Amino acid sequence: MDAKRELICTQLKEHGYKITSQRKVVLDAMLAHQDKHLTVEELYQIVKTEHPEIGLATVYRNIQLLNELKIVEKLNLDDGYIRYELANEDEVHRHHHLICDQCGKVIEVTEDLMGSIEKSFLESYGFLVHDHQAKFFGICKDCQKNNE
Amino acid sequence: MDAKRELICTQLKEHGYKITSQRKVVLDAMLAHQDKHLTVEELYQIVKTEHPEIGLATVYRNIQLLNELKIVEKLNLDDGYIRYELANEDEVHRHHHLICDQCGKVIEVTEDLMGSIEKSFLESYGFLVHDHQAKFFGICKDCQKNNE
DNA sequence: GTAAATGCAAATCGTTTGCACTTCA
DNA sequence: TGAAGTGCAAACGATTTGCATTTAC
Repeated sequence: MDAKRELICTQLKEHGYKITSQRKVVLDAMLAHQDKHLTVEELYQIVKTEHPEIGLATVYRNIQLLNELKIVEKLNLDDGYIRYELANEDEVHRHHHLICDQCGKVIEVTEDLMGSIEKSFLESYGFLVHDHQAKFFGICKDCQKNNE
Repeated sequence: MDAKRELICTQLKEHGYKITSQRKVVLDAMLAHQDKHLTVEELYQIVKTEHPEIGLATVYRNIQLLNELKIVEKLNLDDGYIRYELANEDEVHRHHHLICDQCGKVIEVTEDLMGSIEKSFLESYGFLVHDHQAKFFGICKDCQKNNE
């Protein structure tokens, strides 16, 4: 986790960006909530506890910067908010999300199961896939149980 | 196409909605642009040629109604607009989109290739998938050619 | 006749931007 | 020191809403 932090700071410096205290706090909040899909407002609330004078615009600017450098990824759950989550450098492609229609829970799927599909797109359409984003809607295990 | 129109009107009536001229014009515009992914603003421009006094709010209200009845589907290309396209009643699941990073072209993929993936989610996570949405980013055939 | 739908304008709300001030390098 | 970054408030822009009027059934 700390190594990751250092790595990202190096990455920022290499691109000519300064390491400000605000930038560090935003990054730390993302590192501390790896499993979450934070809206900017949520991120702002978290960050404010550590750095109360930070402005919302700064949070926006920094999360967008981290997104441009592919350190975080955008996620759209169609609820009117853009969400962000820490990118996993082990993954070439971003992972999938299983979204429960009943309780709204979001389950991460880290395996990339799209390989054969993407290969077929190259064959059928000549389209070379670089990345994908997939959401699966349905009912999670717990809700199935609760429904009997 | 006309049969489809009648079918949808019946569907609306069954749910207790009135068939207003504005509603018909919005529906007709969607039927006439089955292959497109229209923003509400685009839809408004189309609809105004036929029905100049229509209000933007009415277009919003009607496209949302059609979406609730699963007659049209939302599509998010992450460009700040919500887009809509006519649902295909033959498909259980919505189709996929191949989005070219270079020219922005959007290719429809109507085959559902996710069956085995969704089955594996049930096995691994106990998650029962009802629907999915997938976007694949990459380079289309034409752009590959142009790049040599 | 009456509940639903419309049109318009105002409100909402997530996000962006301009600018004077501050800070990292 | 000076360019990059910040904070604030104002601006923006897509979408929603309140309300008086109109319309489908």
